[in-house]
Amino acid sequence: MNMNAEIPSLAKLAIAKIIERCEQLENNKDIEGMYAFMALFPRPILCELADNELIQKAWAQFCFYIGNYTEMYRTLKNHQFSHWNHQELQTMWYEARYKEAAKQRGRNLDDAAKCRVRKKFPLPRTIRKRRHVFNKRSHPILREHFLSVLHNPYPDAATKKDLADQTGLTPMQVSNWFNNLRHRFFAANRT
DNA sequence: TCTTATGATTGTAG
DNA sequence: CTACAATCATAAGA
Repeated sequence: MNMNAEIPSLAKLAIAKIIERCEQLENNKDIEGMYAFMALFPRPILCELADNELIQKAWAQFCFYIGNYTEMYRTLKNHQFSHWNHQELQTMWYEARYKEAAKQRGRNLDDAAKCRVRKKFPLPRTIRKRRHVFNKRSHPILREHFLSVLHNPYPDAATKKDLADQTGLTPMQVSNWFNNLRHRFFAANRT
């Protein structure tokens, strides 16, 4: 069976290995190890091939560490990062900008100067929160359920799971949706 | 470009 | 953990 499966190319194998290694280092919080590992790559070519957030993040951290800010900015701009990485990457983005500005003017920046730097170099969209739109068919399903149980619009865990399956959303997204709608619906009905 | 609608997050309380 | 209010950020609409 699986006659169509390609024999993994050397590159794919290599990338898989790299991702695996990065995961280990990340899990162990072995930052030094991560830098050492990243230093094995003279260029970010493998990172381009590996559409993997962990790799991109590790690469950006390494670039920050060695002071290759241009490459770091490029990496941050060219990959969409998940929200749980945003804080860390935003800090890194600004820190790099501060360092560059400080070097250019030959002394440390005060708060006002830092503020100017932040204004001048706004965070790229890739490391900021993004609102994503539900599939069109999700809304009618959720609304119908909400209206049908208006007397008790608090779905239990099983119902949430059921709705999540029907809509293709996560249970958390279903919860959020109900939270938001209850809030907005009942707020609108007060006065 | 400005406004609105809406998904997600944060902080609080239970 | 959950529900909730308040708020943020932004996709879509005007």
